[in-house]
Amino acid sequence: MQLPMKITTWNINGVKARLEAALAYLRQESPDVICLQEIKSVDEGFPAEAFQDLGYNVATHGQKGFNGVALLSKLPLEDVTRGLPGDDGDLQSRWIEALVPAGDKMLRVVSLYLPNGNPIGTEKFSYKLAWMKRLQAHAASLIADETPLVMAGDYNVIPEPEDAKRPEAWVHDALFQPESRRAFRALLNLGLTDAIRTCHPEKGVYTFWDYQAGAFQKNDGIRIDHLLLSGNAVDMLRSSGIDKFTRAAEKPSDHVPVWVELAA
DNA sequence: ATGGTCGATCGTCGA
Repeated sequence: MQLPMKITTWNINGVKARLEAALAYLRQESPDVICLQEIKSVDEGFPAEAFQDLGYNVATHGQKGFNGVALLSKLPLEDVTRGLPGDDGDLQSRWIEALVPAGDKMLRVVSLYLPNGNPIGTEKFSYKLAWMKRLQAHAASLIADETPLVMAGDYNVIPEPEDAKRPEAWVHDALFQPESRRAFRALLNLGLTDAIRTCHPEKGVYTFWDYQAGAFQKNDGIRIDHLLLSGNAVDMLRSSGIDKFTRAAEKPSDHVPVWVELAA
């Protein structure tokens, strides 16, 4: 494996609206792998060439208008799988996984976009919980496979009160419901580690700030973008971080990039 | 504060 290897996740909220911002970020930070969410594009509309020109292999799982995930990697992307197993009738594009050969090691990387689930009490919330149940089952099988796993993305879950500037404002939101938080803890209980929590246990660490009401200026944020690592991937964890500076740029996404550095 | 902001798409939904 390259020393170190950087894996980043970023909900870019529209690849067409964010193309220049994404290219600028990749030129500056040069992650080895980047997991994108909310590309809001069909596969044919994804500007793959612009990313290939920066040296990235591209794999997408898009849909028209909403959702959509992608993996970009300077190393090859092998055995690409699209769609979260467990419901053949689920047509929403929220999951892509691949194997990345990194030197003498193999790594499994996932880009996931967990359903938002609002408003609670509707089929959207039950879809979120059902999706998380499927996620738990599939994560267990990936862990059992013993290939080091980095499961990254927009989880749309605020795990704990300290993951919000104003937790009281989220009490009636799907992102902070007890059922959502319990399902997230069930993932950790499989043996997955929240890399940002581990490396940055302090308060005030957020990855999303709403566009409305000057949330970023007030640091009124939440931490909902996570990198969950299997035990054998945690053994390689060197550092992690949140690139908050992108939120202050022109035409920002409401989410910022979150990353881990791994080394053999 | 009874709005407020974005993106995809072109009236309105999703976040």
